Amino acid sequence: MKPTIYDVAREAGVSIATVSKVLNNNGRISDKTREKVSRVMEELNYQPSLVASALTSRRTGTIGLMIPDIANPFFAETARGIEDCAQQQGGDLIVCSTDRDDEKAARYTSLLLRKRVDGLIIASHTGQTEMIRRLLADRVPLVLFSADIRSLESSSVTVDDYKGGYQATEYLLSLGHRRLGVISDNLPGSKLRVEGFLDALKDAGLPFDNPANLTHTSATLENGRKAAAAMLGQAEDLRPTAVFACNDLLAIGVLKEARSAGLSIPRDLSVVGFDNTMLAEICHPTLTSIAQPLREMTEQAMILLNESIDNPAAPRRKIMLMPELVIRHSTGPVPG
Amino acid sequence: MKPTIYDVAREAGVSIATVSKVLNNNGRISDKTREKVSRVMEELNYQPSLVASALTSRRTGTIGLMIPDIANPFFAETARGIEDCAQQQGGDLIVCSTDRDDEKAARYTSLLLRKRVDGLIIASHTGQTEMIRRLLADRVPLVLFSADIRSLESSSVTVDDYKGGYQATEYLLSLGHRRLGVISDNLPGSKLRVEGFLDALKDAGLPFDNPANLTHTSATLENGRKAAAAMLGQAEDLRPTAVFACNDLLAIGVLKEARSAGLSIPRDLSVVGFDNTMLAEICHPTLTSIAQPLREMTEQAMILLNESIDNPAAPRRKIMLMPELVIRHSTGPVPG
DNA sequence: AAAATTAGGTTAAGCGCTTACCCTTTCCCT
DNA sequence: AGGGAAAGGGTAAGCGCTTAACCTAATTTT
Repeated sequence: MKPTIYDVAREAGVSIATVSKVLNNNGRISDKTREKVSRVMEELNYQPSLVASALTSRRTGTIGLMIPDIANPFFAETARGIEDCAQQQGGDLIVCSTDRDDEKAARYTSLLLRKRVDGLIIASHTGQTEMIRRLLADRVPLVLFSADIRSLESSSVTVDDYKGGYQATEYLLSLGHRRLGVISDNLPGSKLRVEGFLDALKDAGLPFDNPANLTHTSATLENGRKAAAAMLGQAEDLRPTAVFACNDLLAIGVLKEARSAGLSIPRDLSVVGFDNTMLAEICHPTLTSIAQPLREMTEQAMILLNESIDNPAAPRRKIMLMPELVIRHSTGPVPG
Repeated sequence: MKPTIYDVAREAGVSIATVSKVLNNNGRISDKTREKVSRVMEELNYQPSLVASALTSRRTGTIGLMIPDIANPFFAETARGIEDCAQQQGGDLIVCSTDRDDEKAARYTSLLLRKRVDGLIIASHTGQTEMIRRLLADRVPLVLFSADIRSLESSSVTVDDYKGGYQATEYLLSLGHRRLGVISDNLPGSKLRVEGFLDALKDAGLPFDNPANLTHTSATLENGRKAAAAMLGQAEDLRPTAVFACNDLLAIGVLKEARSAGLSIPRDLSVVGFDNTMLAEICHPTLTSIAQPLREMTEQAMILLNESIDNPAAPRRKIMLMPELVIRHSTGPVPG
């Protein structure tokens, strides 16, 4: 059997309280005793049970991360950021891929609560508003990530999606484009991104009068292709010369479709993505994209989460960071 | 406070043992009592503490996954596979990105052991042979994933790396290529992949006489570019017409470098990757790659791990699955 | 030199479950 | 009708820690 605190205590000739104190480095212990106990711990290769300690201290040191899919690079990068923060404070991370399935999300949430995780980070929640409301009512430490729910008094860390959409569009307009297309996915932030897109056009005095140039779909390469195929299949004077996609995967789908339609990028078509995942560097041409300051976001999320953990009754805060346009090779001046 | 099993018992007018029994659906309980208790649990919104239950039952229901980096698509996809298996059996997953840093790996391992995870899956360990040996000696349930340590009697699930390298090379030879390059990364399996590469050449009666065409580096896009730059910078009659890279990221680096050197792919240069991650579909041209049957591998890993968890003294098993060549658009007949 | 601190521990009561074992009833057989 | 088995549930002892409260001896204070 694994040695327990009792074994250490007996071997060192002290009480378990003393052992506990050297373990947690609190209480008053003489150097002599401390060393003695430490030595015994070494000798026995003692690994204190964090589950026992969690039972008494009410801290598990693990946090739960709910995301749509860890295999999606944006969320993988998010997870990495959170993991690093957690690790820095001696904790760890349980990853839960919900596939944007409410039932699965509910099952995972329940599991995490029963495991008594210290807190939850919920990235790109989708339709679990009611569940999240209940969690908040129960004072569960939690922060929404990358997508807020305005109606809820929840902590959250987001990028200014509206601004991102606006920025992307402004940039395309500055390149001379006048007929723009936009492809939205069904993640919460995208609605705002599209609003930013539309407002940028409006502010430039341009009408958005071709509904075929606005597509709503879910974030896969294939859907990006399909959406692009539909837009690019229009008559020459209708089809967009630039497309803003609400995430990189969709944008890359557009790249692919455009190429197989014989278009050259960025000569014939400009494309802007969103998220600035590693994929933007992988594809060809490399993708101009709106970056979320992911590292900063995960750090802030962890800070907010810690606040709630330390004081579940503390007021929740919302943090919104600025997106940044990263220009690569998928955008250029309007043709002709 | 959260309700405990005592609250439920009191409210239902039974003993905590009875509550525990309906919770775990064992023991003999009349339908009437069971329903009564269940109703009370509902009313109180009772969430049984898995940490308390873990303390007595010695099962946490969580497993630890050690990988170099969750932000790397191959490992993200691996994690997703394992997560699904865990979830299916009602458990979950703690993800640990080690950055291939031995000390970090050691810290994480210790943390996982103290958290009393049920078992470990170690993907692409790097240089922690001694640590793993100790874990095995301690009967820690564990399976090595994607890279085995032959000298250790450990369970493992791998792809036949040698075969994969051989297959990739055979294919390139069949396209008429005679001057081949190979770029290896420093993950454990790659050594075997290179061996397969060299043996395929040997078996075809071709010498591998230009050491400049074998590069050893770590797996990043940039390193792929650099390696390619060096190889392609050679005199026309020396430089390879086809390159086998030991992972997709390196391969894509080659693609990029070749393009900026003015080469057209696959007309002037063929490239084969390894792992068949989603990146192979993202890049352009799409990448021919050796696929690891990831889904099957994660399932097998979970089966082996469960075996060890159920019986830590059970003999460990090694499973090796076959890789598969997935042909896309980065490979073609030898030029000229 | 007596009183008050302080240093260095110990005691013991939980934390919220599981489970072996025991105790009543009730049922069934012969 | 009497005895054994089965059904239904309770008792209590842990699991391996943390921590408030307490105790004793040594040190300081005045």
